[in-house]
Parts: sequence; C-alpha cells; structure tokens
Amino acid sequence: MPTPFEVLALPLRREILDRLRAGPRLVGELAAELGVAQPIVSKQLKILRDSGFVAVQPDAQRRRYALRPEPLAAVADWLEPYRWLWERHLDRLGAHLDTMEDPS
Amino acid sequence: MPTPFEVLALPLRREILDRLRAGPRLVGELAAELGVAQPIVSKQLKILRDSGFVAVQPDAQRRRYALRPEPLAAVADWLEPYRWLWERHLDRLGAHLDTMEDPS
DNA sequence: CCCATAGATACCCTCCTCGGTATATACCCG
DNA sequence: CGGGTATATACCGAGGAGGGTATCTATGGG
Repeated sequence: MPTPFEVLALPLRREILDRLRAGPRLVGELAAELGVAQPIVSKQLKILRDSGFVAVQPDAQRRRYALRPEPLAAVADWLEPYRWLWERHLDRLGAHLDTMEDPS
Repeated sequence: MPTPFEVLALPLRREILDRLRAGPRLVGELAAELGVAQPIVSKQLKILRDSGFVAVQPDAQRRRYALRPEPLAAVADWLEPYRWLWERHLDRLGAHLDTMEDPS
C-alpha cells in the first residue's frame, strides 16, 4: 500500500480529490469532468480507495465515491513540525524552539 | 521541475527534510546519519534544491544545506481546503459551506 | 605541489508506474 | 432473458525514477 505522499504525487489523483471536495461523484461523472477515459479513472480510484483517501457507496451498477479524511490528515500532521518555517511569528517560533529535538 | 508532491513522494527525501529541521547539515553528515551512500544523498539534494525545498551555502569544499519554506507552504496551502474534513467543528464546517464551490 | 577530503556528476540497470485499449462483470429494464 | 449501461480488471508498452558504483572537480593542508 502506497504512502499518502506517493498517492498525492500524481496530478490526476489530486484532481479527483479536488472534484470530490464539492461532493460525492460517480465514476462516469469524474471521467467526464476530467476529460479522462473511464478505466483510467477507475484505476486511480482503486489506488485512492486502497490508501483510504476515498470511500465507495455502491448503488446498483453505480459507484458513488466520497472523500475520507485520514490520509489527508496524516499529511497535515507530517507538515505540522515545519509550519514555523513560513509562519515566522515570534510566538510560534518560540514554541518551535521549545519542542525542537533531533528526530531519531 | 517536479511538483512539491512528487518530491515528497520519496521517503528518503522526506527523511532528509526531517533531519534538516534540526538545523543545517553537510552532505556527509546527512549520508552518515541516514546510512546512505553519499552520491545518493547528493542526487536527492539536487532534486530538493531544484524544487526549492533546500538552499546551499558553500564553505570551501563543504556544502551546508538548509530548509526553505516555499514548497512546504505550497503543500500546506493545497491541504487547506480539505481541513474541514477532519476538523469537523460546526463553525469550521459552516465556514466551509460558505466558501464551497465547484473547482473549475 | 601533491595528496586527501568533500561533493557532484555520469553511467548503468532494474523496476514500477502510467496511460491506452480491450475485455470482463454486474445490474437494470423492457 | 437479452441488450444496454456502469464500472472493474487484464494486459501491454513506453518512459522515468531510483539505487549502485565509478569517476570527475574543487579546495585546503602538509
């Protein structure tokens, strides 16, 4: 199973997630909106599914895909210790210096 | 030039960034800490350099690498519209519903 | 000066990913 | 049931990325 970072590396997968932000979508809807062949969307959705980015709700032959938070939250968590880099307010920097230690 | 997401996809590159959080490092120091051959570290540092994640400060034959904020901030910005997914407080959700629109 | 040290670059080889196309599967409807 | 629709899967081929090793370049020290 790929890491969330590897999953987000492909632009098409990020675009699928962007679309799903506006609400759940069927495979065919995504393919049409993105101008991509359906099997390609299905393949990437499988990767997004396996890595927890999306969930499926079957409805007869239709599959409705929706966002799931966990992997995105994991990426946000990884980013957190870097925040002080661009949020250079002194209070945050001070908090950073308090918690800084050599990552093992 | 690869996107920040593609750069972060490789675990070794993320580990390099993690080390640099504790302060600037020489190439050899990174190689030793990570248990990786020096040319491999150099190659990944070049990618991190070209994509703006790190900056170099030459010192004779030494090269001191340090973190740079921009690409990490860009990833954080991309994540921002997803935050409501896992921070499900009603006020944030309300703010989300106010700004939600179909991404073109 | 010459050697040692630090780092970058070049080259090779393998493996995996991605898109494309064809085909299979599931399900509804008439 | 038969055809059509919606989606998944299989297979292929090309390209690129990553690690390994050898070598080049630059610089300081004896």
